[in-house]
Amino acid sequence: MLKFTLRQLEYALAIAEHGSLAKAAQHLGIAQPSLSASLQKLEEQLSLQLFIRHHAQGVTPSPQGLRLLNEARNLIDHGLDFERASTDASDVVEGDLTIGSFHTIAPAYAPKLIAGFQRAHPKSRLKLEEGAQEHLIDGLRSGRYDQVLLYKLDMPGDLKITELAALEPYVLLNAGHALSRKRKISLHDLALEPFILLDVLPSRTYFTRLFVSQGITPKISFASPSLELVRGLVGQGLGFSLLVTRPFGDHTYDGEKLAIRPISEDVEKGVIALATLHSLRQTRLISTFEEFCVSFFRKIHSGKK
Amino acid sequence: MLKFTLRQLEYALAIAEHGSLAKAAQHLGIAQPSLSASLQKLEEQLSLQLFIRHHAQGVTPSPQGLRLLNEARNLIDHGLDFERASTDASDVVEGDLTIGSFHTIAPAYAPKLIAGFQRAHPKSRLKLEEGAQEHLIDGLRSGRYDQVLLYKLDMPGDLKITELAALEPYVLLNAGHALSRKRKISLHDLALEPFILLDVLPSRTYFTRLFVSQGITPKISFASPSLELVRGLVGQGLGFSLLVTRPFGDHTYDGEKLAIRPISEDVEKGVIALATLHSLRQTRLISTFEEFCVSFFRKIHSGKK
DNA sequence: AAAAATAGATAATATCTTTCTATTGAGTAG
DNA sequence: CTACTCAATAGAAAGATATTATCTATTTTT
Repeated sequence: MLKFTLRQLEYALAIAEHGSLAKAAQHLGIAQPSLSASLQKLEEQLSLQLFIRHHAQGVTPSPQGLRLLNEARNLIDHGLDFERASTDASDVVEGDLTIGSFHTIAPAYAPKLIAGFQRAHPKSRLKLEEGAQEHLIDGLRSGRYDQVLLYKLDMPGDLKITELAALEPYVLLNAGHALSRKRKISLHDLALEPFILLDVLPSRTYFTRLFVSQGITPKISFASPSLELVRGLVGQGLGFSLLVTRPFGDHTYDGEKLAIRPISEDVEKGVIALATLHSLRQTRLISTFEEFCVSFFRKIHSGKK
Repeated sequence: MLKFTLRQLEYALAIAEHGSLAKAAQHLGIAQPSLSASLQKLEEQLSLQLFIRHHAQGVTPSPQGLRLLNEARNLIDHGLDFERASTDASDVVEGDLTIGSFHTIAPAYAPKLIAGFQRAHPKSRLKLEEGAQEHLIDGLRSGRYDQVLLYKLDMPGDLKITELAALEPYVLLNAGHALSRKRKISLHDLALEPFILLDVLPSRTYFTRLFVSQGITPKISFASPSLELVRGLVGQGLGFSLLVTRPFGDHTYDGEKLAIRPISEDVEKGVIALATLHSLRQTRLISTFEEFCVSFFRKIHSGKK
């Protein structure tokens, strides 16, 4: 346990600066005896005489005192830095922010989002990590992430959710598939087709739920956690898929052409949301980022619609 | 004025370390609610949430908290350094010591003294400055010097004096001077000779006092503040001098030979002393140096006698 | 599903620190 | 020698920090 307090050091520095307890006290806005007491206590705690008393002529630092006062000045400056850092962390749009993003959301939105935010708030430093839903939520709870970007599905109660966009799920087909000639595709038309499932939580439950809501049990032929692999399999004509995220372009990694068709039924949308902990107090940076995300998705959405 | 205290930071660090208020409190030897209060207050003062509370499962630092806690650790370490520096300054034979020395004493004793002390206490750093008596005493009072080496003459009451050596004054003559054939020289024999006075305080008053004590008024032919100039003038046969300090060798800078003779009368000796301020508390380093000086001069004296 | 255990927050109270005003005392300056 | 300056002391009031006992939310065990 440290013996002295920062306040004592501040007082001692003021005394050194003014060369007099009385003047220093006036300057500090406290009474002279308070300063006298504080100094005596500090000297006792450090068992070291910091000042030489000249009766009726103020005080001057002793040689040892002079050395210590230099150190003290450093320490106080360090403390001021600390304080600055703390207010920055709370009040200013400046500082570090660590965002977690769901795998399939990250590549589609995060780059523009981050670039835009950095441009608007140059003093902020954003860090992005991808992860599975579970990982993101645990990360919030353990303090790894300030905020996470995910699909609003099965949200635990301790998360504070801000909805950003409601995306229509769509049917993904090989461009040559018979159904691709239709403008819209009914889920009932897909009931007997082989379904290539994007197998990550919570997408998996979401897509199966879409079928279940129509009383259909789909025929799952493949299941992969990789979006690009799913697209590749569809591209090879091995079946159709249901997806929400829309990567730019309609070709697979291996060059096959794909067809994207809306679902004719009115189904539950895929809601992208920004989540924080309810129990975590918002800082200025956090709420600024949240507002930024909201307007960012509003713009994109209206443009895409 | 800084908003937080070092204690609060120490507490926060302990909480982070243990991941639990209860454990940290136990470790710190305080009650758990005290810690809870301390942390809440700190968070309020920094207006920033440092920890995420997990019911029944302790706490983890928030992302912002983590950043601040790192800074806090630095600050506390800095504080520990400071504390170490302060105890070193008071309790250990280590640290800086600034010594003032009277002009004519410095070159004769200081080099050996300093070298010997450094050898005995390698962690100490001695600094030496030369100066006139007045300068030295002012220097003590203003905190410029920890201790000064001077002649004990007209000592003000606020100095604490430690006598180191009582040196016999001697007569300095040109080697060819008629009086140099005597083994001892009486001050009365010098009454009519031209006196070349070492004109610095307090030497000046001391030497004139020697004559006055014998009822003699000397014939001062030259007065110079430089010891070597006085020796040079004596070497040129322009008169005699009285001195206390004995530089090694009996030649002047310009090669003339000198003769050194004791005074036959029983006169007041020149007392070399180490002085500090009464009002300045002794540190370990200071008293160690004092003891070292005492034994150093005792050795030299017995050897020279 | 109910009971026990864990862990932080709150309330009421006690103690220790800090600060205040008023006064004293040591030392300097005219 | 008297008046002035400035630090130290004494005692009272306010503020900060501690304590114990109790409460609430959540997890773990049975």
